[in-house]
Amino acid sequence: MKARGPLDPRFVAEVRSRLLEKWNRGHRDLPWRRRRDAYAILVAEVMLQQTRVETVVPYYERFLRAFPNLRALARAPLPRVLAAWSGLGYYRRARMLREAARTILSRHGGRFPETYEEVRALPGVGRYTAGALLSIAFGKPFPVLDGNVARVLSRLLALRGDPRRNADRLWSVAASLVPPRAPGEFNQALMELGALLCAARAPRCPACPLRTGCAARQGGGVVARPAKSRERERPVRQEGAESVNTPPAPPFAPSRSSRFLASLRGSKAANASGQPAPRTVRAKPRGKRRPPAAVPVVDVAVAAIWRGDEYLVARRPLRPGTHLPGCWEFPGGKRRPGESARACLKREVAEELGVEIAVRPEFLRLSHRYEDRIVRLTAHRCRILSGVPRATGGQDEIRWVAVERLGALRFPPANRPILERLLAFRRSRSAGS
DNA sequence: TACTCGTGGTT
DNA sequence: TAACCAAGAGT
Repeated sequence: MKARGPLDPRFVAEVRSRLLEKWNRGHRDLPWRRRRDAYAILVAEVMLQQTRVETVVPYYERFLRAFPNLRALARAPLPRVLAAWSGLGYYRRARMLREAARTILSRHGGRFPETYEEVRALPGVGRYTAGALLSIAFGKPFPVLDGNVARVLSRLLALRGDPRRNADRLWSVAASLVPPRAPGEFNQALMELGALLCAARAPRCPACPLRTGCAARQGGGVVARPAKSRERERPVRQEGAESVNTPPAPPFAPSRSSRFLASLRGSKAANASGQPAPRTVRAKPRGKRRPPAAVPVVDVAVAAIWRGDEYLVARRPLRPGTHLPGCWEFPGGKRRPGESARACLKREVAEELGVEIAVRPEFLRLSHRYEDRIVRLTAHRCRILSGVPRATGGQDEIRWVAVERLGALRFPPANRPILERLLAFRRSRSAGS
């Protein structure tokens, strides 16, 4: 192993103060940031593992309402915990979180452990979560290294290679950076920087408090970092191959102050050519063409929104003159030109039912020939993310209906295969368990 | 070490 | 559209 020298203390001090200053000027108001008790932080950190902040928020609030404290969670039957977790993914996390709560009750008498070894020993608590917990809930200077921090530090120090191989180095850098005071704020500031400014694809370098000390920015390899685990085989252009790595943000005049942090870090920061990189012009991959049809073809997206064993269906108005009056159907509608099925469903369901949904992968695609047109439909399973469905789009009525009773309702012919598929889901599920 | 676990969003 | 990515952990 190479003995890399420790970071310059002045560099460390500068990074700390700039990050904390930024944090104190303002940060996102997230529900778990409103409390400091270890239980709430633990729940948040586990939910946040490999899961976006925006996804976690509604689950977090519901979960804490259902299980407001350690005891409530430890005592809760596992199926209830899993139900509250349903839709978040990585369900092992839910089991381990409950197990951790039980461990704290049995092994620590209900008092949250405060040493690294004890916290780390809890089920589902790895190096990251232990560091987050100890720094945020208990104000202890342990580092965190998540995807955000790895990216920020890789860029800040212009590390080469796969961040996974650099993990040791990154952990040690993170450890040198955490300040003894306000380590929790510092760690969150570092992650928030990675989430909001030092983003993977479109970094907002001009707004970054560390920009003048960022080696990648001075070397021009910001978006190229961190390197991917496996370099893609890409046709390499003869000239200007490097230009691919140029940040998409407009080039900035090299600032006078950029020498400040760079000198502390000891970067040699070779001066990049002052020329803006030539833009790569890509041929548009468009050009799909549909064969001329005797009758119009209509693209339709259908949402099978489920809750337990029930699906949400709506009834078309009885008013004569409407197409298929009084027929039941799944929510959805016509796709607009160029609109993805996913976007279409989110839009249609918001309009028709006033709720926000998550669209899961397509489970059925078919076309149905009516007399006057051909309907091509794609069906997705969907879940409600927020809101309570109401008939806001002119339907006669909406209803949650158990799968096996769907058959009793009158559906348009094109929807029949959907019913069959949903019934098949149900059968395979009950047979599987 | 490298794989698996879920789901939603992004490009 | 397909691949990649997201406040990782366990095996």
